[in-house]
Amino acid sequence: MPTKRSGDRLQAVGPTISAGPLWGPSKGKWAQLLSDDERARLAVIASVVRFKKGVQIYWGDHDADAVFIVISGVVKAFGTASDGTERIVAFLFADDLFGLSEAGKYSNSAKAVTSVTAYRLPVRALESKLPTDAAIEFQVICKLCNELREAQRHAFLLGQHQALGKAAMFLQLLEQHQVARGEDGTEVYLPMTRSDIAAYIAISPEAVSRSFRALEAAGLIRFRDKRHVRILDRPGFDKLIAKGVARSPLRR
Amino acid sequence: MPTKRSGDRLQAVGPTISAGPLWGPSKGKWAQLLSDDERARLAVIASVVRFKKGVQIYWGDHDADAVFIVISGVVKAFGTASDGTERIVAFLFADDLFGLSEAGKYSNSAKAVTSVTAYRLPVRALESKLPTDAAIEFQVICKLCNELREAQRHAFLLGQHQALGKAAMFLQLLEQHQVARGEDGTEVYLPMTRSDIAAYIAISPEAVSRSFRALEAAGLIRFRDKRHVRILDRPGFDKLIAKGVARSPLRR
DNA sequence: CGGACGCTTGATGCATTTCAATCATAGTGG
DNA sequence: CCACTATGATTGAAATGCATCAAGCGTCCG
Repeated sequence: MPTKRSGDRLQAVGPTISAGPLWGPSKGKWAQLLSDDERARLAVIASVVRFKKGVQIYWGDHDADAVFIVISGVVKAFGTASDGTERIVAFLFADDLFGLSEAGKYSNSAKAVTSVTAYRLPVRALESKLPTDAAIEFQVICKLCNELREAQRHAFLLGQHQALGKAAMFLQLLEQHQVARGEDGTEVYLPMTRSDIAAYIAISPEAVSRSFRALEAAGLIRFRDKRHVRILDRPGFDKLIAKGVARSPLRR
Repeated sequence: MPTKRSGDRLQAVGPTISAGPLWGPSKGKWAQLLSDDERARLAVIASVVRFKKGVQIYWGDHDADAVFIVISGVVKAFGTASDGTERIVAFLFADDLFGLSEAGKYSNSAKAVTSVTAYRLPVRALESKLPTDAAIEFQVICKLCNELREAQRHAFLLGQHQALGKAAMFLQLLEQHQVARGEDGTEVYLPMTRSDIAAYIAISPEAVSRSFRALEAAGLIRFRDKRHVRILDRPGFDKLIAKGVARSPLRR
């Protein structure tokens, strides 16, 4: 099944993953890691799947029979607390890898935040192909390092105690993510709901609302609509994050 | 320089890394991933380094010229908040990999929590050797997946709002870590200070003290000394974590 | 047009941070 | 070997920011 992305990437057939360089100097943007040839080799075992918004893609602790690579849309990986609450451990965007398993079982659950298109790579095929392809393996290592750093940044955000600081850092995170992929840097796009944001930064949805409003009232940001923010006062914004990172809400 | 671990592993020369299986069934314990042959190949470019307790191993944003593999001791990877506070994103134990870089710079800082022995692998050597060795690469992928899951578990812990629940989950995490490596399962060992624990689970050191004390008062755990805990009431302990995972401290 | 869902806003209680002081521990030098 | 000191650990008391509950509002989709 010949799969093509719409628009600017018609010639790119087969999975793509992207990440910042591990060792070389950064050119600001992330690079596409796989060559046409490597993509083609992966395309042999990949199929394209679609998920409607809100649909669950896999369940934690269930048999992990495939790994996924996002083509378009946004996915959330989450664990479920005992009271049924979702706790989001990662958002996955285009060219991101997800569906990690442990001992053959998915280690978390995943849902489509928006409509999602993705490549599906059966584990059985990977098991045999991957260990023989050093070139692709190396790119996977780069990608995993990237996701590991992302997870650590998330943990760092969660260390923050002020709701305001968490919200601001979240916007910063999303913005960096978007400029790294060469998207429009003037405005930050929020594909997920306030509740998803809350579940990611570990505060209540109400606190998310209030924090965004407070940032807007302070003249630091400006919402064009519920899903698009612009950072108006960059120095003030950065300073707030710096100050907010302290554990103490107010130093007397 | 022929390096040998003391005691039970005299024959193991060269770096070792370990992780749970990705796809196969788990045997409970983690397996050592590298074969003798692969270890030997890595040993060619590796050197052994020692760090005294408390010494900083590398600084975030500085040139990343080497990756490390812990032989013995405990390392903490941390980011520094603007007020100088350390926020710990990971503890690294024997056979763990650390020193990840982004664009040639370390993405966090690292200090020795205890006295540490480690292999040092220069990036320059890895750059050329790694992409040509599919077997080792595959094991590195396994290890990275493992550390990624660990980071996600950490994020999940940080989502918890009750200090008591965080403390309990932290003990659980350490315990799982220790049984996975085949160490004594009857007692949990805490190699790090209370302040380090606080910086990892993002509460104040005082709250760590109070939480441990509360768990002890409830008869769930028992400290032999400041560094050794035994979990007395397993069902009660697990139930507390399950209940504590709810956002609300008490459901009315 | 209706209904569900997401978002916002307002008030109250409470857990945790913070500050401060004491206690324990380990490491050091006399 | 023991006093001494720096550091970590503990305990107590007060202040504050967030979770929670509740209700109103906007919006998207059926």
